[in-house]
Amino acid sequence: MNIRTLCLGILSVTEATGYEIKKMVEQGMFSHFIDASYGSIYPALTQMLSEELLSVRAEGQPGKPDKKVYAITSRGRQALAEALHVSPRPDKFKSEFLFQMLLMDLLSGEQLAQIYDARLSDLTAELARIEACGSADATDFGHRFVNGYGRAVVGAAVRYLQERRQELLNEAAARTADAAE
Amino acid sequence: MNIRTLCLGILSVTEATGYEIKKMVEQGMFSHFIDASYGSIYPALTQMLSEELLSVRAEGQPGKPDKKVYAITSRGRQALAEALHVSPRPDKFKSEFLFQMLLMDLLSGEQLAQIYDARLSDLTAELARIEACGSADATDFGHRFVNGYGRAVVGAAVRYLQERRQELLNEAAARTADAAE
DNA sequence: CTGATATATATCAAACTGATATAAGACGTT
DNA sequence: AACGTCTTATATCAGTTTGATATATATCAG
Repeated sequence: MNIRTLCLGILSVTEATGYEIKKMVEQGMFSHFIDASYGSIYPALTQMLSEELLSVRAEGQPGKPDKKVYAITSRGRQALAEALHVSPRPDKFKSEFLFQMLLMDLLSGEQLAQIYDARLSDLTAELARIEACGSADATDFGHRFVNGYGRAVVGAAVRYLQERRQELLNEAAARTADAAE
Repeated sequence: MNIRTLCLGILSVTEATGYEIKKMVEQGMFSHFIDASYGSIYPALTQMLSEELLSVRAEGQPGKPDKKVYAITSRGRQALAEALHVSPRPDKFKSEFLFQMLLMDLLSGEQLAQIYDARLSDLTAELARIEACGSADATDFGHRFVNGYGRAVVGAAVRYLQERRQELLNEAAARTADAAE
């Protein structure tokens, strides 16, 4: 699945500008499992417009430059359906945090604690965001399902980090003491 | 964190060829939270060799082409320590599966079931691999920590998918029935 | 003895990121 | 009222990374 399909998918739910799509994938609903930059969104929209998978409505705002609101066309819906036929690629999880944890021997105790707590606070914030956007509108089944998945997985990560915090910091302290001997 | 740091980190644990590094990030220990392709690994190794962060030992195998076994140098260890000073970037999770679940209205019941079960079986297999590699050597604390994280998170995902399977397929069937009316 | 799979290095077009440029309104603050 | 910063909005681009492919040898199953 590429950025094109991603944009089609979002625009199948609601019309939006490139800027709004970017906001959705970095703050909204989609932010927890989708990524896309301006550098990929804008070219994709322009391209799909020329292929008539999308239409634009230039919303003129006095003084400001025009806002280009994109909407999916029937040909776009067809293309989306086709793209959704193919099996999704396996999920991808990238964690520099876990990599550093694996190499924790190379970190000082303070560094370790700082990194750990930063990650824990990030995850807690993410869980809160997921829970907030879940209670807001629980109408759509797909929405509820994805929201529940997020709660389950991120919740498990938060709990794990909370439970292990003391043990980890003790271990790091013990290691420092060993090194001092 | 870039591919260079990743290679340094792996080589700080054990010397390896580019091919072996690739295997580790796609099958071994690191596979669950790291990604790297040949197209990034080989150039990184060559580059770091020229900067003397690494050394090579050409292991001549009669008949076969030489095997280039890379090892980290003391300058490499320094560079790694510096790279590990900076805070890790936030974890990234990409899921085409969840995206499709969000748009499940556009999928047929069979497609949905097929995608769902494929994902569930992938996740189950991943959990099994994590559990297998955890019991093997539980010496290093960092290793145990990361392994436990994997169990917690992937385990939560597997349980969620298993619990919701029937409900989801019922919902899809109900939706199809509605459409038929 | 044929096809599939594994070891091993390498390259490259295409895709994508992350940063930056541009421009205008809003909003706070000193 | 001037200043900085933030938000909205579009756009570009160097640099990184992916995913696929080429090359060559060895091994193993049927």
